[in-house]
Amino acid sequence: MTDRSLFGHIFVTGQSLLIIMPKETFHNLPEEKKSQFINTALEEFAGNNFDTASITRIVKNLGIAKGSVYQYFEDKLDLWLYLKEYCEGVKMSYVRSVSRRDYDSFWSYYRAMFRHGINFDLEQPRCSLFLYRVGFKESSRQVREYLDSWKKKANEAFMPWIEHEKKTGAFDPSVSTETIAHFLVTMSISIAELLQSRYKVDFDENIREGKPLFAADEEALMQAVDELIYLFEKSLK
Amino acid sequence: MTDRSLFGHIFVTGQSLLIIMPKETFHNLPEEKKSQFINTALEEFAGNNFDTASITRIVKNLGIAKGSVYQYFEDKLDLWLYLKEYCEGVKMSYVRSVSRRDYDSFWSYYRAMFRHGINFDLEQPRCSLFLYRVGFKESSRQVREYLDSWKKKANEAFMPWIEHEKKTGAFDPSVSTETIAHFLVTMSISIAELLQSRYKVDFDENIREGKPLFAADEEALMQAVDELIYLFEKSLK
DNA sequence: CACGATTGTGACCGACCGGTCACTTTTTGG
DNA sequence: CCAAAAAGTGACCGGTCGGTCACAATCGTG
Repeated sequence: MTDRSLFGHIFVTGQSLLIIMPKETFHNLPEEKKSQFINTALEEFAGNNFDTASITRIVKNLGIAKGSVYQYFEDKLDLWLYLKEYCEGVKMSYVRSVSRRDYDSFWSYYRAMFRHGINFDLEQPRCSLFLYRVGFKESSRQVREYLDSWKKKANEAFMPWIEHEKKTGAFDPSVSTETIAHFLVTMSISIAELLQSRYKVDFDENIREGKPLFAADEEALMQAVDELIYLFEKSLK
Repeated sequence: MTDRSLFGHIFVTGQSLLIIMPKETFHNLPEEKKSQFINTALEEFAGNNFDTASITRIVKNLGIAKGSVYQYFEDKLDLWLYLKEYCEGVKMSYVRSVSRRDYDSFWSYYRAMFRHGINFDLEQPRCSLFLYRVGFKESSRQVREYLDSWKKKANEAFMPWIEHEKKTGAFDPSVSTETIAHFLVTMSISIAELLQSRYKVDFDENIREGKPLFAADEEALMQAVDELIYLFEKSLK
C-alpha cells in the first residue's frame, strides 16, 4: 500500500490566527538554514506518524546536533505544531485566491478550488503529504487534541454556501444541509484517492525522491475530477 | 479527535483461503485462554498502530510472561497477521449471508449489506475497530505489503454488479464502471463517518470500556443511511 | 510414580527513543 | 581585541521496545 492522498484540506478556511511560534533561536536562523530544517523535518513527519517520526533521524539527516532542535523548539510536539501551522499557511496561500464571487455556478467554483488544490500538491508535495497524514492517518494520543478540527471546519464552511445554493435552486432543498456538506467534503477527499488508484501514484516514493506527488499531467487529472463532479451535480440537483 | 469508523470492510468478499496459522502451541491452548489472548491482543492493536502497539503491554494485561507470546507466534507481525485474518473471518460471517439474489433492486441489497455491517460493529466492536485501523490508519512499513488489498478487492467485487445494473437500466451507462465503483465504495465508508459525527461517538472510549461502538439505536442509524442512499440513487440513475 | 516432552517464565539483550546539560564555538558590540 | 552573550554540540540519561534463552513448572504416558 502506498500512502493515499490529500486534497481534503483544500476547503479548510478558518485557520487559527494565533501562530504557534518556535523559540526566537529558530526565528533568528538564516533563511537558508531555516528552510533546510523545515524541509528535512517535514520529510520525516510526512513519512511517519507522530510517534514513529524520529528527531534523531532528522538531526542525522541535517548533520546537526540533537541539542540544536531543543534550542529551536520546546519539544517534539512544539515542532510538530509548528510544521502543521506552517503547512496550513502554505496551503492557504494557494486556496485563498479562489472566491465564490468570481464564478457564476457553484460547480465551476468547486472545480476551480480543485485545480488550485492540485497545484498545491504538485508544487508542495511534502506539505501536502504531511497535512494528509495529519488529517487522515495520525492517531497518536499526544496530538489527538490538535487533529480533526479541519474536517468539522470544512463542513461548517460549506453550510452557508449550501443554504444559498438551495435558494437559487441549484441544490435539492429536501436533503438536509448537513448531509450535503458531508457528501461534498467526503467526495472532495475521495477524488484524490480515485486519482491515486487510477494513476498508480506512490506518494511515499515520490516524497523520498523529491518528485511532485503526481506524475500524470494536470489535464488528465481534471478530466477524472470532471467525471465525478458530474455525479455530484446529478445527485444534489 | 476520536478514531473514525469502519464499515469500509462490509463489502470485502475475496478473502484469502490460506489461513496464516500461529504455531501449534497457540492452537492447542484451551478455548478460554485462547479467546482471552485474542481479546486482549485485539484491544491493543485496535487502539494502536502496528509500530505503537506493545507486546509488553499485552502480556502485562494478560498476566503472562512475554516468552509465551513467542511460543504462540513467530513475531509481532505474525500475531498481527493472525488477528487480521481472524477479524476478517468474523466479519465475513456477518456479510456472507446477504445475497444479491434475495433483493430485487440494487439499492435494497445495498441497504441490507449495510444493516449487517452495523450489526458487526455493534457486536464485534474490537474486530471492527481493528479492521478499520488496518484499512485506514495503518502506515507502518512493516505491514505495508499486507494493507490496502481490500479496497481494491471491494472495487473489483462491485464491478460485475455495476455492469449488470447498467444493463437493467438502474445505473447511468455513460459513467465509467470504475468511477461508479469508486463512488460506491467511498460512500460506504463515509456513511460511517457521517453517523459518527452526527451521533458524536467516541470509538476509542467505547473500546476501552467494552461498549458497542454505537450508542444510538439502529433505526436512527438506518435513517441516516437512507438519506445518503437517496443521494446515490439520484446520482447514478 | 517417574521421566521425557511440552509449555510457561522473566531476567536480560541490543537498539532506539525523546530529552538534558556541561561544555565548546561563534557572534556581538563596546 | 576581548569579554560577555548566544548558539551549537554530543555524550549521556532513563525509559520502552521486540525478541531470546536458560531454566522451572506442568503434562502425558508407560
